[in-house]
Amino acid sequence: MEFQIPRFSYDTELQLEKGNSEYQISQKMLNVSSQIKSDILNRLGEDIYQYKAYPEDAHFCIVAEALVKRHPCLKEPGSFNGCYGWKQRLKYKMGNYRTQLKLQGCPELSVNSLKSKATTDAFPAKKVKRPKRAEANFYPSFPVGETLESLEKERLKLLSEVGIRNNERVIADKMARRFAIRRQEVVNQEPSIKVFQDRWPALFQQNEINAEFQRLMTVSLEPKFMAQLDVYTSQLMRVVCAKGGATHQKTADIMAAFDQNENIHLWRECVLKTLIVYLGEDPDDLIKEYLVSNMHVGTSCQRDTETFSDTRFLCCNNHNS
DNA sequence: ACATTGCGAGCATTTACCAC
DNA sequence: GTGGTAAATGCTCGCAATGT
Repeated sequence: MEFQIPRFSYDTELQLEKGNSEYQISQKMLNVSSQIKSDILNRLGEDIYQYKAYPEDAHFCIVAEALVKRHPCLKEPGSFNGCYGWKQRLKYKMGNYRTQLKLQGCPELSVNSLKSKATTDAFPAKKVKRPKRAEANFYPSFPVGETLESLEKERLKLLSEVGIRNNERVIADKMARRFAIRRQEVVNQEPSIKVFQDRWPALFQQNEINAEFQRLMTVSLEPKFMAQLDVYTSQLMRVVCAKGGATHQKTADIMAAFDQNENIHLWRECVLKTLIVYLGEDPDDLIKEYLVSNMHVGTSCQRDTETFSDTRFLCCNNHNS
């Protein structure tokens, strides 16, 4: 992975260009004025923030390495990799930049200020709220013109929309508009699924689970999951089959039931079930299986035209996460 | 405006211990 | 010896305050 170094201000670029050509001739490092340093750190800090508010050490390394690669005159001959100093500066810069943004009311940062934390959690490194892996829209701001009160009012209205027939479109629109308040609720209060289900029943419909995942991760949940499952099927089966004892017998039974079938849905179900058995869990706890006679019409992977089962993932109601 | 420090949380790794 | 778990340890992290 390589970080794209942005263009700096005109005068910085001029000096860097000059420094680079001198470096090529004499390997001489550019004497970096505080103005240039400031410009470089500012631009890089902003660009890093586009990816992450809380980058890891390795991320700073990647950026620092890209910087000295792009501008060799910034190389630090004293350090083991030529850019350790830049990595440290970027770390400081990012910390100070977060403070700055927080003071300007950036929600995803002010949520971690000591004042915003509960008194029992008022320590800098305690319960820092930051995106989990691949969460792109972890703590969005409210839509322009909306407040906590207005969105809460809308949430209550949404409750009455859920029971109405053929109302998916309306619900989808409203759920999308209330994404920010829902996220803040999840992050701030960490509610149990039961509580959250009571407050946001529409979210637990299949299409809304997919939509929410798309909003949060910018990835299509089901297609992506199924595609990856297909990619790893043979490897997974090898691992599962290698296990002995009672698990072997159970997984062999599941395999036998589907062995003759070419329906891709059944295959996927089979793989997931054997995997769950392999991990020592009960497949019935996660997967509900049912026969449907008229589903997936027109999907490319349908092979069996009579009856086929589909595997649906259901959120367990009584688990906290 | 950048750099440093202090503090305690929390994660990962190592070590110690126990039951089988 | 193996597998599992608990305790100990070392290290990194982030905010806030402070230094330069």
